[in-house]
Amino acid sequence: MENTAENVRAQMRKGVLEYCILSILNKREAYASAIIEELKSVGMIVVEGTLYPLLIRQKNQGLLSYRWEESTQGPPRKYYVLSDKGREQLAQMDAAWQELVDGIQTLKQA
Amino acid sequence: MENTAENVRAQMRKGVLEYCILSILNKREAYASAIIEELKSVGMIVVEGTLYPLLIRQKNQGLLSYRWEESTQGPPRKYYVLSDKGREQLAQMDAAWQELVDGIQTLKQA
DNA sequence: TATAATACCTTGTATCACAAAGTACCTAAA
DNA sequence: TTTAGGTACTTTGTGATACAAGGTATTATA
Repeated sequence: MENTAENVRAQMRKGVLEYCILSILNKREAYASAIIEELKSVGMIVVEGTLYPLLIRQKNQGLLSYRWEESTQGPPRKYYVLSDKGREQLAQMDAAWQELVDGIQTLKQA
Repeated sequence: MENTAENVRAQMRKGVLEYCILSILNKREAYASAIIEELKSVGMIVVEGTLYPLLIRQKNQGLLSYRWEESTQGPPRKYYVLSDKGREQLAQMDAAWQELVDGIQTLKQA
């Protein structure tokens, strides 16, 4: 599982979702349902069965950690937090995303 | 195999490549190797084994047609041409792409 | 003590893209 | 004329992403 700039760009084609998760958690810690709500609010439909495995994957890669927190309205929540490694990954993905956007814009001109 | 605006956006998450192919063929007809070269020129590495099945898929969906053309430098080439249906699909994908770009920008603010 | 709501998790499936290998055509050199 | 090399198109097997659907567990309320 490499992590070159080229690999990041390859990952970008699939897995825009992974980029979105890191971007959300870069602003504030959050639990799964809140993440889904925020994604929906910008037009990205995501379901639980997609998000949970993704969060677990990112946690196993050391990009995230989590802590349990009691809720006043139901069962405890798993709040995810971006790690230093996650912030590095996010920086790489920011660059890759910008390159993709620029690349497509270039394609459409000419 | 539906084709709602929502479905287009879902497709966008994977399959940015499909969007790129239609965008290239919207400018001019082209054969596979030329398409690969143009994609490489904007930083998107694509290999034959990815592109050929994709072109066949799009042709089977009626988005493209092709014609054979003799080459002075080797075997004949399959030149792909965007169909009316392909142009419609491209217009939908243009909108979906813009929404995705806007959505991510919104995510990163706030 | 049921019931509903919230939250987390798992399994099976379809699709995308890649790696690797194969087929076919054309040209030029031996 | 046969061989080698380049160009172009195709197929097969694999890994990863996301979805659909269903399941488990906790909490509050009727």
